[in-house]
Parts: sequence; C-alpha cells; structure tokens
Amino acid sequence: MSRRRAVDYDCPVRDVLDRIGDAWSVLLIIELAKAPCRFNALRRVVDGISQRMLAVTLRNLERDGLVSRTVLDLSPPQVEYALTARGRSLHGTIGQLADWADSNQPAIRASRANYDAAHGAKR
Amino acid sequence: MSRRRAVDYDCPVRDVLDRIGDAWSVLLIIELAKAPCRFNALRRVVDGISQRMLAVTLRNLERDGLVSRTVLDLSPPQVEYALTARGRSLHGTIGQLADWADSNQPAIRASRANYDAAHGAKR
DNA sequence: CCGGATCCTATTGGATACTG
DNA sequence: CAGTATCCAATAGGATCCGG
Repeated sequence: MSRRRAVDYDCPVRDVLDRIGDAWSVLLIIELAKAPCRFNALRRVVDGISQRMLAVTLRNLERDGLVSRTVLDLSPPQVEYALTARGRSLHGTIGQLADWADSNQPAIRASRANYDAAHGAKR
Repeated sequence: MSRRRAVDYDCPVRDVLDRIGDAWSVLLIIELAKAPCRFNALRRVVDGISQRMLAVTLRNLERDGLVSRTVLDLSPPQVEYALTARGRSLHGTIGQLADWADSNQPAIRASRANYDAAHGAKR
C-alpha cells in the first residue's frame, strides 16, 4: 500500500494498518456498514473518490474478505457490495478509533496550531 | 499525509487515520510505549526506518502532542522522546486494533490466497 | 548525537477513453 | 451500469552530505 519498506518488517498488524491507513477503505466500510450499496451509488455518496480508486479499493476489500460482491444478472447489470461478518467486525473496532479521534480532535488541532506558532508558522 | 484529495472530505477522523495509516507512526508509538527512547536508539530498534522518516515522523507526533521531545544539554547531546498522556491513550486504542489484526490475520491471509487463486494468480 | 537540506526515483492516484 | 486500460502530474520517501 504505502511505500514498500526496504526491510519488510513482518508485523501481523501491518496488513490491517495499511488497509486502515488508506483514505478510502475506511470511508467505504463506514458507508457499507449503513447498508449494502451498488458501485455508482457508492461513488456518489462517497464524494471525491475517483472511479478508479473506488474499483481498486473495493477489490482490495473483497480480497481481504471484508466486503462481498454480488452480481445481479439483470439489465442493466447491477453489482451489490456489502460488508461481510468480518467486515462488520472490523467496522466495530474502527468505531473505537473513531471515538478516540472525535474526542481528541480538538486537542490535537490545538497542539498543531500551538506547534506551528512556536516553530516557523508554515513549515 | 497521503495524497490530498480533490474534494477535501472534512471528516474529523481523517487526521487520526492519516497518522495511524502511515507505516512508522504506529511502530514508534508502540516502541515508545515500552519506554522513552533516544533518536538513534529508536533508529536501531525500529529497523528499516530511514533517518529522514524517523525525524519527520517524530516531528509529526510531537506536533500532534502525542510524543514529547526533551533535549538534555549534555555532551554529546541527547534527545529523549516519550509518549505523552494523549499518546498513551492512543496507544491503548491502537491495542484494540492490534488485537483485531492478530486474531483475523490468518483468515485474511487465507482470503487473499483464495482470491488470488480464483482470479489471475498475480494480478 | 541529533537532525536539516538536497537530490532523485518509484509509487500514487486523478482524468480520460474504451469495453461488456 | 460496472468496470478496465492508459497516460501523466504530484508526492513520498530513501540516500547522501552537511552543520550544531
């Protein structure tokens, strides 16, 4: 995901962190946690994601067994994406982090402003 | 951190996710959770991190008030890095995720292997 | 010992156009 | 509708050299 490290640190947490780290995965998981959704619907609701990244991210999530992909053979064709049990489980865990983020966001913002003021404003 | 999105999605969780997402921050937090540590000592223990990224990452962590930086005026100079209370708090939350990662790692690995087998092996 | 400044390459990811 | 393929600009990050 991110740059591949020179020495590939074999930490079991890395895989998950890489997935969490990328901007869109989490957004998609959160969105799909609300309800299953189709490709273009996701595209509209996520706002800002490119078609390419949506496809790539969904494929990765599916590959990890976090999201299921169901092709409905209709015309026009439809594909439904939904969280798997594992995906929902991860969503729960992410919730912890989101809570932490929410409650610490103001303090962090403040720290940053403070830091930037102390050191050269725009670094 | 990652690419800046065209439409800057103003989600309070993003900041934290970006920090978590980057490879080294979490590693450093985990390391510093064990004990405060000096620059080059960190460099040795983290293994694979470049001098530049260590400096950059530490600076970001300090900026967010997650890590404290204490200059000991000795010869040779020493700088001690340590988790702040907020840093420790985040470390705790990360623990949740690490646990999830540990217990789901095998299943994820399996899913990937399975997926890769089903679709063109190396995609 | 701690780190900033540079240089340079690999990767990321948006835009666009095309297919089933 | 649901993607894939190609092109290309921007960035991340390693290597290296240097100063405090």
